[in-house]
Amino acid sequence: MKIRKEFTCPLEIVHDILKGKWKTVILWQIYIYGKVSLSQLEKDIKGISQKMLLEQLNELRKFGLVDKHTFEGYPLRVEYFITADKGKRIIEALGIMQEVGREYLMERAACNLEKRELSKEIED
Amino acid sequence: MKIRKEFTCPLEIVHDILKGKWKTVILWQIYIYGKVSLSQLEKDIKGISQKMLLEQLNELRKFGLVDKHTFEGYPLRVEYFITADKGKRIIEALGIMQEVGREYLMERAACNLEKRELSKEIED
DNA sequence: CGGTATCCTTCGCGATACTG
DNA sequence: CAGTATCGCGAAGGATACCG
Repeated sequence: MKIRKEFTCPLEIVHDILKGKWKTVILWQIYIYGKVSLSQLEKDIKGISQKMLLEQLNELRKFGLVDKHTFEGYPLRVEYFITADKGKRIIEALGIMQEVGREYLMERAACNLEKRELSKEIED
Repeated sequence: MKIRKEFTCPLEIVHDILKGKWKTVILWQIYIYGKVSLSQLEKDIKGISQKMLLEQLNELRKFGLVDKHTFEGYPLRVEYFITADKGKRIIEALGIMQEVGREYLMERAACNLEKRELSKEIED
């Protein structure tokens, strides 16, 4: 994961942390559950591999956006959760993105022309 | 620019649009100015090339987050601006990221230990 | 000043196999 | 169930040159 060393505004630090393909979805799914196991996240997040999931979770923990509880004994059990301070703030931003994303989908559903255009954009 | 076709939640659409290295900074800088020329953005955004700037601006326009006015005659002049609908919504989310980024920097400044740790993270 | 085209490198991430 | 290691490809993005 690469974070630029020279930046124009502080938001770039946060963006460099979140810019990968999976971190935002992972954060959002953990937020929805409150507390959630690794295997549950793997089931819910379409297309993710266990390796990517774990890798991204560790980076999110490193930056203090996510933490986990590990329970002793077998079967093994962990619970991932959003941190109260940094994590929750980011969730606010993701909430807005979620809403804007919803609107995109509504427009696609409402208008086939736009749907075709978005498809074209996705192809590009 | 690749946008995944299967997604878990709508926020992923927005994230796939913004995930590149430059779009969030570009949006924020345009927002700060209100209206701004290409050359001004190129001056302000540290490390960006004209090619990348233009490429990203065009994608942002395609998705309706940014638009531009082109003025006739010489010298050539354009003004880029955030769209009133979709663009402004995204700016809200970026505003939160900007604040969280600020806090990161404050903590770094306040505590050398954390500063060293963030540097280590940046190296990774 | 604003914009396009080409070439080349790097690193994100997917596939796969293995461990406690 | 939870977690680690390796390897290869393709897309993102940097450098550079050129046009209206």
